[in-house]
Amino acid sequence: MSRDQEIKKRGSYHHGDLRAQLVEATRQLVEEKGPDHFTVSEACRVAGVSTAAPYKHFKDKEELLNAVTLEGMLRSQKMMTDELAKYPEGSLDRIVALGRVYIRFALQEPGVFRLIFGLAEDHADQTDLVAQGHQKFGIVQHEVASCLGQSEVGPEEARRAFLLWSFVHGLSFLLIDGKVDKIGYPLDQEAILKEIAVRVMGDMPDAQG
Amino acid sequence: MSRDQEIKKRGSYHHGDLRAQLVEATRQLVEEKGPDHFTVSEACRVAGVSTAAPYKHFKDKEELLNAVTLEGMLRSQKMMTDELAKYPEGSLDRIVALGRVYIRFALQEPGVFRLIFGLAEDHADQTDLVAQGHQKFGIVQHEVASCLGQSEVGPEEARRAFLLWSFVHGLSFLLIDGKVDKIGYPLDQEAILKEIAVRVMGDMPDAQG
DNA sequence: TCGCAAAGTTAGCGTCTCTTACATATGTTA
DNA sequence: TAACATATGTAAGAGACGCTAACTTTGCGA
Repeated sequence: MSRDQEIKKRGSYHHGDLRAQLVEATRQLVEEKGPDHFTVSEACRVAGVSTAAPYKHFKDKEELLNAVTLEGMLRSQKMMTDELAKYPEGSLDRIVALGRVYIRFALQEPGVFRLIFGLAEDHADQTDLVAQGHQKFGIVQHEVASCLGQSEVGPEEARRAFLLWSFVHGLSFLLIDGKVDKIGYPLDQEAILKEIAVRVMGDMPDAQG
Repeated sequence: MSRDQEIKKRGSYHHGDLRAQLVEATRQLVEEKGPDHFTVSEACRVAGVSTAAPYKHFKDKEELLNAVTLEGMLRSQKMMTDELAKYPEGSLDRIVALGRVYIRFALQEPGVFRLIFGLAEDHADQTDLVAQGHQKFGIVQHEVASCLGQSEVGPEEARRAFLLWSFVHGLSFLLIDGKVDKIGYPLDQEAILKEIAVRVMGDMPDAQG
């Protein structure tokens, strides 16, 4: 019994839920081979359908990838909110937790992570993706405001949230690119996250140098 | 007179310097259409040669792209060292300058910037690219050590350099992805860079929240 | 039960990467 | 200066891929 037959609903001409299975196959392949080496044909092979089948569900390759991207964003956001629930409102631990989850997702699903950010040029006109990204950043802003004892997000809170985001975003990329090895010294991820949070949320130190 | 003839050495069967012209054509196309929409065929059209010609100079598409990547790294590094020369040794301004140039390059050549980092999986076995990346980070480490009054780079200096790198790296990506607009407030790039430098190079503030 | 819409298939077009075989220019050497 | 080796181009084509058109099967509602 081949892999095709395992996945495809046995004996039926129609497929069950091809759309979902294609998205899942795509996600797997993106992780296995990287977002830029993914082919629709191969996803078809995995799902056990002809190469024309996807086009009943997706306009083109990009739309299929965008579906994977959106699912990834939702997974990532769920991870964030789940993790947040473990810590008391307004604590610095919540900020650290957000960063930890952001990085965990990048390491768990580097392919999808790259899909979400690395190809972001293509997302500009995808309103659903843009909205999702905006919403996620809203969570960070809210946490920063809470942590600073503010009920609303003002310019100062937005700026600090953005600093945190930049930090963790860059750290994620450097981690999945394996650049961290090049530092020459071991790196304690949890300590780094804590340090970032403290440095960004704390008062400005005096300039030196 | 067609574009092909302008570029190709007029009247000659051989091409002058096809290798360099292909790299330049590739760079242009990567900027125009993004690294993932670049095709070798189109670079051939731009250079005015047959689609088989590149394979006399490059093993495959990836090797051509790697040449563009390496050139980009060298340009970026030159920008950094040039900018560094403007500020006194050991000053915080040098740290800020490094970040400014890093971001400037990302904004000037977002396609190549993505090539350098976004596809870094493929660079793992390209020793020249890896060495270049390592060297660039060495510059940052050296500056951090100078700024902290150290003559050698120890774990503390390496860690702070890495923090700075993460920050600026993330900021660059968010900028070229247009995510900055989503903050909802205007962003003073120069002020942000300065703030990052001070927060990372200064003493740790007390934790709050 | 009939007919239609949904969701598959097969066949095939155009483009892309890369290979093979061949043609042409250039420099060196006798 | 003739001839050859080498470098560098072309032409033709195999094989994969993205996508479309036209056909077929299936489930469902009138």
